Amino acid sequence: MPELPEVETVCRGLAEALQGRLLVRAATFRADLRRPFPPAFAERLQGRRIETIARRAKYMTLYLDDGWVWLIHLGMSGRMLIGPADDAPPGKHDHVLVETDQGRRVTYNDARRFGLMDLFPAADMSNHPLLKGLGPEPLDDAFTPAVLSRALVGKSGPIKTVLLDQTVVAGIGNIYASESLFRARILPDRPAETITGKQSERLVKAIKSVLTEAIAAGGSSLRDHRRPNGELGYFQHAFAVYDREGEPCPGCTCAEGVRRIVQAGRSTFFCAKRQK
DNA sequence: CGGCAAACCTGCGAGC
DNA sequence: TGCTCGCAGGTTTGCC
Repeated sequence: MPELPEVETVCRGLAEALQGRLLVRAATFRADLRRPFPPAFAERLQGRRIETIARRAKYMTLYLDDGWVWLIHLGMSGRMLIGPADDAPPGKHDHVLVETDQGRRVTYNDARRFGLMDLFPAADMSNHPLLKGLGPEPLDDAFTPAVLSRALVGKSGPIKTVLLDQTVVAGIGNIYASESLFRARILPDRPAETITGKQSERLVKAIKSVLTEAIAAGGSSLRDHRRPNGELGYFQHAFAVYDREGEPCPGCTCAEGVRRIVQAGRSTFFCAKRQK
């Protein structure tokens, strides 16, 4: 499901229900997601207080009062849903739940089970195998045109595919890669190493503005994304090209409209006239 | 090392 | 109605 804006939205929703709260109950309903839960996972969550909640790339990091971190990745279809801690049985694809000292329940539901969870000491964060290779946060001031240009040197693959590489910049997925390139007027199949300094500047600006606007809209709700309170995001209404094959592209008079191609097995949407 | 297809898993909509 | 096919917001693995 979720790219950076959706994960950020989920984080903010979770903070409301979980930050500062004691977990009076924790349970799992199967042994694994994309990979097995760490040993004694639920037992180690139960009785802990959640101090703060943060995001790194598409990962959520929940800091516990014993110095450990609960790491969550939503995969393609993961959702976190907040409800009352009643006696309702777990629904289909509900895999994890926690209940707080305020009588609220947070349920992790994930039909495709591409998500994952882990538990590790906060001190080990910078060495965590899933986190240590990640590139810069796109919304950080440290993500600059110079940093992007440097990362593209020697990369002959298409710029769209390179934007999905989490070691280049962390958090962009299939939707926002197409949207950012449209906004920066760069063709998705341009070899990354041919992107000029000027284009790199436009691209960084486009990435930051698209992600910022998407966060403000609560992310994009296509199939699976829900905010933890059940509300939908609405940035999907603002897509210029994503999933709009054949439709006229905004601010453009080309006859063809939005085109779709497949790159590295994933759909890319763009305008052949506006993007160069 | 780079690049790409396949794999992981389920659901849904389109087309017949 | 019901079946099959293709596609889905991510990441890892294995093969050239």
